[in-house]
Amino acid sequence: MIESKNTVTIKDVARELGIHHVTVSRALRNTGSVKKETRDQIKKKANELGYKPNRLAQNFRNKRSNVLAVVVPDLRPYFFSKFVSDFMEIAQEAGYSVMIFQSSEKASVEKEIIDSLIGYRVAGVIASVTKDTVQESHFDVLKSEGIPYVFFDRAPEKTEASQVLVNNFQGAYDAVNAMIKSGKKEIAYISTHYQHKIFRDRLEGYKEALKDNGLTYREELVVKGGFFMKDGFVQAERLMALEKKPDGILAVRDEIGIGVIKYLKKTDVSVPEDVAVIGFDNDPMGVACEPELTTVEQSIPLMVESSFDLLLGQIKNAKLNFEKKVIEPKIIFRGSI
Amino acid sequence: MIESKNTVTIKDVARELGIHHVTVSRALRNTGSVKKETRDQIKKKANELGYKPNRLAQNFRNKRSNVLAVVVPDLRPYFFSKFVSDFMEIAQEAGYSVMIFQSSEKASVEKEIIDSLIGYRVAGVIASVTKDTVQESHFDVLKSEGIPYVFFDRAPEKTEASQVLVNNFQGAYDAVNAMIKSGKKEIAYISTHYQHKIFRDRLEGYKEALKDNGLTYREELVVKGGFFMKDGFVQAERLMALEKKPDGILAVRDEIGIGVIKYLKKTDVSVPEDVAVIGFDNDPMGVACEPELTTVEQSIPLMVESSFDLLLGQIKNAKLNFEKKVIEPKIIFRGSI
DNA sequence: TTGAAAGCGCTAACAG
DNA sequence: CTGTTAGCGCTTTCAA
Repeated sequence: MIESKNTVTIKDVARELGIHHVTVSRALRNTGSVKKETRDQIKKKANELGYKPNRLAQNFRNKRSNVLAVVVPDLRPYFFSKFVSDFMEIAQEAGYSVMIFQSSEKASVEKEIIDSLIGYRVAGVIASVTKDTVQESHFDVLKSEGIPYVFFDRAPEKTEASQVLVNNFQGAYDAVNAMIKSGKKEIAYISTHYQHKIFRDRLEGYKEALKDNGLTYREELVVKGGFFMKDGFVQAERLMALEKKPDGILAVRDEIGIGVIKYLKKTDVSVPEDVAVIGFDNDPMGVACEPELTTVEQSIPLMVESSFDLLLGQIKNAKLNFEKKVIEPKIIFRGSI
Repeated sequence: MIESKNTVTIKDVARELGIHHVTVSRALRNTGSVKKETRDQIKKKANELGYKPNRLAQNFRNKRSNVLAVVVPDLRPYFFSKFVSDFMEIAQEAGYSVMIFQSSEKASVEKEIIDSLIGYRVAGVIASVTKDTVQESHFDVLKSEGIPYVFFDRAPEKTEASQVLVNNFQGAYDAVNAMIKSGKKEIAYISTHYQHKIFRDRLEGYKEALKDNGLTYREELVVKGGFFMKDGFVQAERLMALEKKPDGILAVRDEIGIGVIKYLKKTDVSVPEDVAVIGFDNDPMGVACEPELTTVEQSIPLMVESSFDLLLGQIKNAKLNFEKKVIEPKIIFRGSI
């Protein structure tokens, strides 16, 4: 094991100045009362010696670290990498460090992560759960340790924790509605095989929009499977093989939507004239394809801000109260409808 | 501040069993000698009481945490989010936690991050530096604290630290060569405005390939600016306004390359017949566009593995020795050439 | 305003 | 194999 070398502690600073280390501690943290003169002197000397507070000792002593943990199913999809990136930025500004964990969509891994968080006495947790996290039970340990947590985007079905969600029902409803208004009558829906509520909500929105427009729901137009572009490709193939083909397709992810467009173009179906396509997420990838993909956007900056505020409120107020914030999605019209 | 509630410590476990807490410590860590019977008893009881080791105390006592820090300029580009995601996975498996930091391409932020890392006594650091980090000096504090670090993809120009780099010269060389072999004669090069060596190396590779094929280097074919799709779009516009237009374009990032393709298609220039395009990074976005973008891939799994191995070697061996690993890139041929 | 004392939870070193 | 002692660097509490 490597040993630290030049480690300067408050005692070193104190010794140099011929004062007590407690005074140094006070001065450096701007707490208690220290004569201005002494304080300045201490800060100068600390700087001079290259003193860096030992966070390990501080956190240990304070029984709590200044680390915020972010738990996501997967860091690679645009939605999560953008969320984490933005979240980190404001957390860093507020003086927190951020630890990131990936559950890889496995509830068991998620549980392990949460358990390990206890050990780190993190200040708070922001989580988006795995596709099949229904129970909140493995988050209970956090509650019993008094560690606040907030869910974003994907929350357990039954939870009393604070959460920042998107109105997925509305997003799908609006998207389908937009296609119908532009003259489409046979709208299909492509989902992932994931069971999470956000996808079920979108399905409900889809159904409701059909109903409100006097269109009948046809089961064969609802397909699911996969998460990526290639999956959109195969699902589109399936849909276009139907006797009564769709003239509009709503995909629960932009990547899937892009796969759909790729299939349609390959088979000389024109988008959006013959078939309109809408996705979810406002992934920049959507503007790479041709035509550019119309998408349901869930404002990430807004989600980041809301979840950070909720979390910080709980950390500061020391109460783990329930608060639910719903973000309204917005359709970004591009070329595919 | 919220206070922890049910915190179970080794002393609690010891008290319950009527033994000394040091024995509990030994048993739980499988060190020293403890009678098997006692050990089993301890583990059972610890589990029963829901004991979770206080990492804060452990790390403090050990003067070192089991946290690996990853510092990247920006988490959003595919290259970095994929690297971090993969890195995290193998680090977690090896029992390390990962803290991620973004320098936002600012050397000053990078310096702050490094300084704060000292406080956390992280076990090691993996970094890809900002576009204008030339000096390694702000990493010196790590060295003096005995914290090993490894650079990946982007390293300071002069460094004695271990690093995992891509042979960018070769990547550009091969890409240009491929275009020439397919009959192109006026190859342009679009770079970012970033000054980092990796981009200069690519430029050198570009020039060398021209030379080796007996083509003359024309300064007007080398343009730079921006980092994103829209930048590729405007640079392409600039290039196609030249008297003597290019018939092949190498972009230093896939996103830029996609912007180029979008411009060309918009102006009815066919790709790859009239103009071939190649990018860098193997960003999945490249398959969203039409035609799909040919790209220079730098194997991320290989880079992750190499840098993790280098870092772990240093952590384990307690020597901060210099080692440089170069990853050879590979061209992935798709439709744009 | 400053100092002295005590202890957070854990582990290394030594003793038994 | 198990217990005792001591201390990591810091901060809170109490006393001067």
